Amino acid sequence: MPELPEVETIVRTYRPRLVGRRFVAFSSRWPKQASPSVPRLRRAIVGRTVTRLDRRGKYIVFQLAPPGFLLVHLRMSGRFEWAAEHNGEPRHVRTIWTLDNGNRLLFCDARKFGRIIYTDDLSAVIGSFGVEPLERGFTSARLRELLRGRARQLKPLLLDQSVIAGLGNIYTDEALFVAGLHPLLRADQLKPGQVTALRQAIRSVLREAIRRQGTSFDWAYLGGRMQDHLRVYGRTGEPCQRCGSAIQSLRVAQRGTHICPKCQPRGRKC
DNA sequence: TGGTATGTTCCAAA
DNA sequence: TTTTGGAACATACC
Repeated sequence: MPELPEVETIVRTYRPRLVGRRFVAFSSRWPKQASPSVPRLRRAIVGRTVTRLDRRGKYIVFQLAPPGFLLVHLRMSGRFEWAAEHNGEPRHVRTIWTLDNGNRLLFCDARKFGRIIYTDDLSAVIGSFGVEPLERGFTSARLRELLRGRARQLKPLLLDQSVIAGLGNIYTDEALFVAGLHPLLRADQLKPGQVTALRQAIRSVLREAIRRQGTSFDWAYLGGRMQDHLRVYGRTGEPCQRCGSAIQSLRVAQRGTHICPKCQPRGRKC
């Protein structure tokens, strides 16, 4: 589920019900997800109060008082749920936080790839992250700097969290389509106008996805409506909304990739 | 049955 | 040093 728009949606949804609450218990059914160990994480957070809930890249960041940070990364299939007294338990519950008002926050994760981290030093975990694409600092000049001297293929560069924090496979494909750029272009060969178009495309695609509360993806994430508005991702063989050509799929950096072959030429131009 | 999957990380090789 | 490809993590779905 989780790219920047989905994580942002989750943070906005859960913030009012978590900020101001104190953790009174923590338990895990899949200890490998917790770092450091489950007992150390429990000692670190129980008795502490959530003062802020924020997003950095694809991480959900709980700021605690006394000072400390609880970070959750959903990876492929993680999601939050509230425990309900009736209705039985959701599937794939891996971790449970009990709050001082009696509510229980569940971390469900079918594939067990998600990560839960306690740290005193936030920068130790996310210090190497790149620019937040929706913040002021993400200017065309900044993007030009990030691409300069990089012989790398454009798509894997955009997926690299140390370059730009928060883009994943869906929105990278969408942004490249909107910008009219082929995913295999060499990053340092974009012309200034193309860099500007790419920066604009990334921001508009992410903003639209947040407005639609993210992309629902079968059993892993529900609630968003962006899946009905994707331009290329998952639309192999369907007509391009701009030119009518059939959307093609290819592999780039071991990731499924979707393009309009006419609107995203490999050569120059478009 | 086999191929695919919204993510990250480690390793080897070019 | 930079970049790329492959495997691993573990499970569900079609």
